[in-house]
Amino acid sequence: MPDQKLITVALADDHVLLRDALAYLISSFNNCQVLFTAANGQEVIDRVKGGNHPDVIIMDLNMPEVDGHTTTQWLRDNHPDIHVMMLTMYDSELTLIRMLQVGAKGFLKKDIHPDELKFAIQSVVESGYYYTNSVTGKLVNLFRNSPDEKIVMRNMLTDQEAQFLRFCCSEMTYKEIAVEMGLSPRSVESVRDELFLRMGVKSRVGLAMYAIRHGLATF
Amino acid sequence: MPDQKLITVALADDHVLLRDALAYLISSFNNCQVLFTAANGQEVIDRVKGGNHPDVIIMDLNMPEVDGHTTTQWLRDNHPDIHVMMLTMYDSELTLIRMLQVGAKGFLKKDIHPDELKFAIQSVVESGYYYTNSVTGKLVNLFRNSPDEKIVMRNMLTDQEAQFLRFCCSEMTYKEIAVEMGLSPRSVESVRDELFLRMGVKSRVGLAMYAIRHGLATF
DNA sequence: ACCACAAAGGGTATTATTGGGTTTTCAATC
DNA sequence: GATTGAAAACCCAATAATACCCTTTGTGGT
Repeated sequence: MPDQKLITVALADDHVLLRDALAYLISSFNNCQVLFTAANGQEVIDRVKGGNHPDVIIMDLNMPEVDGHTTTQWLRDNHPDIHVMMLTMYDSELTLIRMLQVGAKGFLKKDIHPDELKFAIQSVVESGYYYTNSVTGKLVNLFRNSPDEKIVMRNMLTDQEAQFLRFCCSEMTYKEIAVEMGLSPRSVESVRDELFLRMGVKSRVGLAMYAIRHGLATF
Repeated sequence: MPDQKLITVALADDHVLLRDALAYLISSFNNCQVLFTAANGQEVIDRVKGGNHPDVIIMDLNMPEVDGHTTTQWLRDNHPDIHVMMLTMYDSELTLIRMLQVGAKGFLKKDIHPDELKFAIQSVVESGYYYTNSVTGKLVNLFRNSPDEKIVMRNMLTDQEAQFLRFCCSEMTYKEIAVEMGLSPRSVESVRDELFLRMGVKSRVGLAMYAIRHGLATF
């Protein structure tokens, strides 16, 4: 089969070495071409605005300046025909749901085999999505284990909660966080208590670590 | 110049995709051959014990099970002829000094260009070390800025302090940490106060973030 | 033996964090 | 209009964490 349609791919990751190594790997796939690479979300947005229009963008979740979550949201709103695949270290339910909400079409854990990467790129172009059994399994479990839908909600974060978790990774006191969030100190503590319950932790350090582990805060 | 001596390289990183992409990249260098790859420090140690003896090991600092620091220490004590190059996200003075102490022969920030990787591998085999200007600059600055040697010490961690910083990333109280470390609660607070000063932070969350940022704790 | 110095431990006061029970507000729904 | 539920806010009490000043202990150097 000579000359199938060439798939154009863009890469976004803040580490040049890994980005270039990945680009080199992807270029070796016979049906893929790397259109551009970027160090953060802002660069992606600028490139796309400038007319570069890849079929697929493979994007790290943790990036400086503008992170993968925000960038994916922007792409969904402005260029929904570009397929975004998230590259993540951890594939927790929380990360999964947050990325699905902003329109990610696929997930790649950083510990997959290169062959799977090739298949994933093809799959997302042909069928519009790519979810591993592991991802599907997690989603299925979410619903299977919940007679009511509250268990599902347990794995979602409001924007407020996500913002609070980012503040938890700073040295601000809860009072200062309250000012920053426009809430009373006591309300902030309510948000905190709710998260203690849902995340199964009992201290602020626990919340901070949770945020780091799930890519909610840059560190 | 046909057929210079082939350099054997080993790779250790817990993310298969990045590890394999790097291996593929390194294999493309005409004078390098990838001997084996490993997902963590224990695998490296097992492989070397089993007779695999690469010229160079490129190793991530953050790995599960046995981390890059410990593995480098073991290699220095048991196979000092194997050159270890650390692959790090952050190149703080602290990380630098800790790795020098256990015998790392070179540092690679994850945002270097692939060409520099090739040069680094050759350099560490030929001259026994590879330090970028950035690394050398940091070390020079350490000494230049210090009339006495206390400023240098400020950038070093005792094993006790490193251990304490790891505990800071858990949900243990200081009392519990004290028991675990075999110190009185008050002594633990002294260790903490000392680190507050040196690291320029003022809360436990600040210490935890510091530990994460510098690869002292796995998360 | 003496000194210098750093680690370990101590006392006390203040602030931050955590836990539990309670109330208000407001929008959605019936 | 009444009811329900969730988010926001409040109070109080207890524990954990932070700040400051100080003493003991041990170690290495002279």
